[in-house]
Amino acid sequence: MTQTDTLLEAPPALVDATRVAVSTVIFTLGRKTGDENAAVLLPLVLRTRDPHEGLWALPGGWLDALEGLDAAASRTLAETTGLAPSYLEQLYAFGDLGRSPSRVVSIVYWALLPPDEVDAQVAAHAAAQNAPENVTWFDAARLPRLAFDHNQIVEYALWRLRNKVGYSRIAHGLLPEEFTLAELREVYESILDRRLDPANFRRQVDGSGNLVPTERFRTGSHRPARLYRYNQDVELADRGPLTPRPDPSLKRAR
Amino acid sequence: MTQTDTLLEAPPALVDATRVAVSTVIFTLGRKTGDENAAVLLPLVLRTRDPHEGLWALPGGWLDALEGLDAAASRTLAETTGLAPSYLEQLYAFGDLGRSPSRVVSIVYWALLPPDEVDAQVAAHAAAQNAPENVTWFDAARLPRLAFDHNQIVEYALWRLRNKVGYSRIAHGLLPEEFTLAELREVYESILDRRLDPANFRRQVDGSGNLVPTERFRTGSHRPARLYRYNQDVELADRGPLTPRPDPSLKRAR
DNA sequence: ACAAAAGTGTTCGTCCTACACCCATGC
DNA sequence: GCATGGGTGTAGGACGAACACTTTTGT
Repeated sequence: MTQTDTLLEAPPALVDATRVAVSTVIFTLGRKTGDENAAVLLPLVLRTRDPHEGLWALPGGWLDALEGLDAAASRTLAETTGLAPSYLEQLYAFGDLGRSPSRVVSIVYWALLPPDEVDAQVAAHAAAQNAPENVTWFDAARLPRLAFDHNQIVEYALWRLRNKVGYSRIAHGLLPEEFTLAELREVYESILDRRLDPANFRRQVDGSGNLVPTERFRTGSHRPARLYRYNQDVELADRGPLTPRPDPSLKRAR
Repeated sequence: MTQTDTLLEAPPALVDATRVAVSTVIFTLGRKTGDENAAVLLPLVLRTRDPHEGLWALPGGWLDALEGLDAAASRTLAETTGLAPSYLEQLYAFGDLGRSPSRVVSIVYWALLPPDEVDAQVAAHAAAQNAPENVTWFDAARLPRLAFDHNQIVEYALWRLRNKVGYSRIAHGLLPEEFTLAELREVYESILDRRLDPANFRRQVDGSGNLVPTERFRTGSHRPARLYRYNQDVELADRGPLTPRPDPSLKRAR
């Protein structure tokens, strides 16, 4: 308790200077250079202030006194990147002492957004002349050194994403309303970073009752592929007793 | 934003009065009345102050400015209950607006402690005349109305426990160093609340290479059962990139 | 001897995997 | 026609569920 005694002489504002921040790791899928395989991408914000100025950091901000944690994640994500995710879930609370010059507890969320929604939202902001500044998309597997402990945070978010894709339906959070099985499979392959047998993949996903076949087909260079849509009755992920109350800021209520 | 306007007239200290608390749901196994089946138990602390005075609440306290979150969980758990868990993991950060009269963000942990350690630690405090006050053990399935949103928190912790017991080895966090397969099975049966086939259970657990058979046997009313110990090489649970650095306050480093 | 728990063996169905094969389209 | 991805069929292995059966102790 000696450390506490020392600090008790400081003004109360300093003793209580533990601030709460909210950040979000938001993933999408895309192709960086050329037509190779799709990769997991995430947006980062260039820091323009003192702690770690010039480094890239996760989008986020301070928790407002009058908003819940989920709302704070949505708000700060929108303010810094202009994005509204299709799926949002709390990841972890980081509060080690050395992670920031001042004492900051960060409630970190992770989120998903399908590539077509990314394009649409970015285009909307560009048209409205309020495009966010200093935001760049990075390949999640090839990140530079980030501010604070954000490298570790992204690693953990990727681990959760890879785990959760195996036992839930969150892959649909990275797809548009209608999609082919090949597109769905590509989501899995990008996240898990390995090839999947198309035949077995087909049986697995449409045998589990989450997919509703449509009568429309995606025509392309070869035999047209049937378009599927997501069964709205089932949740993207089972969160147990933590049933997320519907958040109007989420773009698509599936 | 009318609420904001009202509050903006208050002194800044009140606006910024978001405090960070740490609480822990710590489970053990035991028999409440008679020799029925073992049940999941957890200790609660009787509130003696204004918010929800007279109700039972999770052990916890305020985050100190000079400690990490894990350390705060260990400290507040020890201060309120005198317990040092065998397994400790962050559960979730709760920060809704209505959950407390003042604005509180609670970082909640969940923990395990084997019954023999509970007895030993309680006995040690009784002998040292520093037994914690107002602590009572409850059957997790039959809780009264708790303070704040702690009922929901316990439900979520139980859900995590039940999930995690299926794909990790955390059941060992509720067992002493050496145990029989029947005792291990009882842990699973208590948590999952259903009977398991002894024959199949045996094959599953000792086929997975986590158990080391000893040459000692537990003698009892019938044929002696071989004692096993836990293979120290494998972690209790895979936490991915969040490898918990060894916490000296954890009682047993397995 | 008998009851009861410890421990083994066997069968059956389900699911995953690998891979052969047919189908439909653009060129 | 032929290349290519869409889509179906099928055999083999792994694994869990169910349950009969043997072993070993206390009473």
